[in-house]
Amino acid sequence: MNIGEVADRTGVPPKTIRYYEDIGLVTPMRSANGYRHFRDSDAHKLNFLGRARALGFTIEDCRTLLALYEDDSRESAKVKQLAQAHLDEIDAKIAGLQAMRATLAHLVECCAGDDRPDCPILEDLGRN
Amino acid sequence: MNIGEVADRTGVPPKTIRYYEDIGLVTPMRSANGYRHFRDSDAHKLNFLGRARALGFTIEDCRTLLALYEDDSRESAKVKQLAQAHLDEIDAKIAGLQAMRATLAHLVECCAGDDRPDCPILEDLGRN
DNA sequence: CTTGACCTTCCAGTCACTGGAACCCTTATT
DNA sequence: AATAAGGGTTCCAGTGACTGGAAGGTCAAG
Repeated sequence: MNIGEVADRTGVPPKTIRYYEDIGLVTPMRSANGYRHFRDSDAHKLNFLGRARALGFTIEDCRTLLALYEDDSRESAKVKQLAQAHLDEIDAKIAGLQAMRATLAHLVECCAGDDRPDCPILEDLGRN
Repeated sequence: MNIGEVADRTGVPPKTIRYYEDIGLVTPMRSANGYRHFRDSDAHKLNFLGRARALGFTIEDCRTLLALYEDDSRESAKVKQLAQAHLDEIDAKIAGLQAMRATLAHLVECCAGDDRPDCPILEDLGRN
């Protein structure tokens, strides 16, 4: 199939697919007219990549995961380790955002939000 | 004061301060030797910027906030609106990360993580 | 007079795409 | 046969907010 169809099937946009080819994540064949020709296995890979990216894995993680996926003699421990590390990162990110959220939510609550200039948000930001 | 001292005082790294000058967020004076010379008001601005960035505001938001901060006749409603919009974005980001986290945590739990190749994580990613 | 700690500018790289220009291929319709 | 629409191709540039590094100028201390 052509790039448009595989994009529709996998949900990965054509631009992104071309980019993935550039960086060696997929290597579709070429038709006589120069169009990329995707086999089912390519579409499957792209689907895998789309899902891994949706879980927030970096491209390099995806590369590793894909290699493990295609390695029949892999140890699941390696996959788990990668996923656990990523999970820890997500947790750290969530914690950071929740701290931000708490501070900001408090400030927003304190601000009258009317036509007067007094504003605890700006006061806090300007505090030394 | 010089860039190093203001960096120490505000916690904003020298590189970042130069970048902020590039994009017009601060405009320090120059000493005879070409060194940037920061007044207290510059340090105060950088402090403000550092705090706003730490709350996750974009640079453009920071520009707006700084303008409001220095406008004595501002309406606090504008500040509150900006902050509320940002808060909503943070909430959306947290929700997205928590969804990721839930899926990933489940997969990690299901994976034995031993020397065998069977791996529910990869199975899920490879699922159509 | 030299060492080391500052400071300067400028260029390139990060991450994972995304937009756009300029052009080619295929199919259907006039 | 010409044309228009809707694919596809390549290549270049831009995103956000820095960050690293090279090559070089300045200053105070020993």
